[in-house]
Amino acid sequence: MQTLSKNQQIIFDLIDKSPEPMKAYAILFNVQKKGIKAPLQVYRALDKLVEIGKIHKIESRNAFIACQNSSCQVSKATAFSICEICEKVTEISSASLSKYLTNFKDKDGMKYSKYNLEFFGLCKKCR
Amino acid sequence: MQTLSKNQQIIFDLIDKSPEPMKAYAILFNVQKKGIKAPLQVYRALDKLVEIGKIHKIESRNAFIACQNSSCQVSKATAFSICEICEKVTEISSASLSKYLTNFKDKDGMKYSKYNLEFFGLCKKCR
DNA sequence: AATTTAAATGTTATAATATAACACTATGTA
DNA sequence: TACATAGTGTTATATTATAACATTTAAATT
Ligand SMILES: [Zn+2]
Ligand SMILES: [Zn+2]
Ligand SMILES: [Zn+2]
Ligand SMILES: [Zn+2]
Repeated sequence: MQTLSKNQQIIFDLIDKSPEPMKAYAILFNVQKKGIKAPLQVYRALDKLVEIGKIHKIESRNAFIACQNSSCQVSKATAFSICEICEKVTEISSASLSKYLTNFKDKDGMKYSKYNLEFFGLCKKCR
Repeated sequence: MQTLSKNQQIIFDLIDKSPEPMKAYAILFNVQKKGIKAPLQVYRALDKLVEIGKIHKIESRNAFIACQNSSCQVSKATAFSICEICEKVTEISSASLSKYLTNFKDKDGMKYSKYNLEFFGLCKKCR
């Protein structure tokens, strides 16, 4: 449990209470009243928060979401479900999935140190 | 087997013969001598090529790679290995992996219509 | 406590990635 | 031919992300 710096805490709190993934410039807009004025201040905090696993980047959306999986200390194995209509994103926490992927070896016997998986479909509400 | 338009064919050929994923503006630079002058011309061709599964986007790299998997007509189930040192990208073609992921259901019983998986590690050469 | 080191901050400028809007052209099909 | 659909060309602009540099804060080491 790492203690966050001022900017990191402000930005984490915002993302954490957002019901949906947030984009960097939406974050910037929201924290300007707290004195964070420049994109770089946002991106630096985001980089650190991703590094320590407090948030994850949804690559297909260029957006950031708080880790919903308390056991996910380091972001080396991430999986998300994304609704293609309402854009709701949920972090998937499935022991069997993570076991399967963590142990996955390709034809060369290459073992990977990290993965990111994004599933797309329609959420309950949108079906 | 869809026939490609002029711009689509030019851009596909370039990506297909590239040993590594290509970024949109690198593509633009390379096809300017063939009369494709604007980013939008590139992005439109890329969109179509992705849609029909001739190429895939490597989301974590904002780069495009030709489909290396002849059976992958429609890009609904993609998996890649990415070397974090040399940035070599390989499309993974594993029947068991695709079976596992295609049948994966989350806790809500939600079934997905599409997924993208990116593995990170070190390739043979870089270890 | 003083020194040193690493991490974080503030700021300006700019690079890289991607789309909007509109006019026009080619192609297929009824 | 008339109509619909897909593709093109062009200019402008939006969005996402990093470079470079000066300064400050926090943490570790002596
Ligand atoms: Zn997580
Ligand atoms: Zn939905
Ligand atoms: Zn493929
Ligand atoms: Zn490598």
